[in-house]
Amino acid sequence: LSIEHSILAVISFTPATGYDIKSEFETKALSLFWGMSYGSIYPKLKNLEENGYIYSVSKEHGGRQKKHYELTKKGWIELENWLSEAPSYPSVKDELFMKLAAWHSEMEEDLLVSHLEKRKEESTELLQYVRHWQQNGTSFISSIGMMGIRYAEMKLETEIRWIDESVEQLKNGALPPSQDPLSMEHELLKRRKSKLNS
Amino acid sequence: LSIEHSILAVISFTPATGYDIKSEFETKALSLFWGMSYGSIYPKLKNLEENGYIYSVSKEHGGRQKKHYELTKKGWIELENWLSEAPSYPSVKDELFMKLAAWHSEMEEDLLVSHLEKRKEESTELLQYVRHWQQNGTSFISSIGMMGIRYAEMKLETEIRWIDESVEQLKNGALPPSQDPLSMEHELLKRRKSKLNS
DNA sequence: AGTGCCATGTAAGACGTTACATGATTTG
DNA sequence: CAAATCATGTAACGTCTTACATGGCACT
Repeated sequence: LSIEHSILAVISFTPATGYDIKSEFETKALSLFWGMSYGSIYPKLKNLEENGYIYSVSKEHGGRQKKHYELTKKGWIELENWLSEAPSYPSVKDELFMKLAAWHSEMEEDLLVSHLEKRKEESTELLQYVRHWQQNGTSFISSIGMMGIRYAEMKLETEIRWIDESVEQLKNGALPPSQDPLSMEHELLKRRKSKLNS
Repeated sequence: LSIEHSILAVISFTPATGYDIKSEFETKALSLFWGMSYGSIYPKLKNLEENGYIYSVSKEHGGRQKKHYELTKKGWIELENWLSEAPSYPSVKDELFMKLAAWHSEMEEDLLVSHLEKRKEESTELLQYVRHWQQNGTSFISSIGMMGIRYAEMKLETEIRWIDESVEQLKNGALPPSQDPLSMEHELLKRRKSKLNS
């Protein structure tokens, strides 16, 4: 039910159309913590309206129709109940770390370095964006929201620091020690070799 | 296709049953970066076998059947191709930050503090777990894998630090300044009030 | 003898994305 | 007047989770 609540949250800032909501999750602050596509948004809006959480005000803007949605009393109450509930712990799904875990010594280390450097570039860009728009003077960010931005900033800084450390270790061959009491890496390489040579 | 690749990765460590794979994603290192349920695993295993990436060796263990899966040559090649590709940027979905973004001044700040403190507890527990099992002497973690663990550790430490800072700010009423050039929070509270009083 | 873990699998359904279809308005 | 953007929506598809169904083994 969380997607619905995120929609209610966006509408609470100001009445919005489906298009507005999408762009909020695409280019604005919220893109850092959530994503959403039209295929989700429009059906959910319909549904939320049918259940009385929101209502639509069609505005004729030129000859074209626009549906601005706004929260009903029921919608406000639902939103605030949701805000009051303890948030569930986020599940992270990051391919980079799956790949790190599965890496083995017959793989080219340079390749891994390039993965890390690409990630660094992406995170650096995001970090600049976060910093910029934290003080662009136009976006609405509440005091509490600013705390969230600050967290995004710290997280990105940490990631970049970690990448720098890791790349250096890789380049110097100064990797951290492995933990491998059963010599699994050795076995892995043996199994691999026997399959690849067949 | 990423889930399939994660399964191949787990099997690469050592031949495993569906049950083993599940537990790897539930209680082991990988739980930090990925999740998976039986409803995904068994059908995927069947599929991967049909497509020649893995094969099964049924072992009679007592009277009970067990299917250990192992990578084929095709499977090893597919796994290593996947490792060679640049990982996609992770999409984070964190309810806590959606809630932070949607918080407003008529909501109880104490409630928010309790959300933050709960998050801190959960992350502290995870951190202890990560540290413990980084040196438990039994789990297999390669040198490169250790780098991933180190990242998880740093991320959790950062989060905890951020929570401490934020809770202090909330308790001292020393919140960061908001950015609200259009007085949206004022409008929001007005719209809210008019709905709640109706 | 009972609890809990090991072990395999299926079915129904929620959930979400991609791609498609359509058309008006604004901007260069 | 072309291209980009604003704007709404659907259909098909893939993905994943929950709940169910089943049963052996190990330990206490």
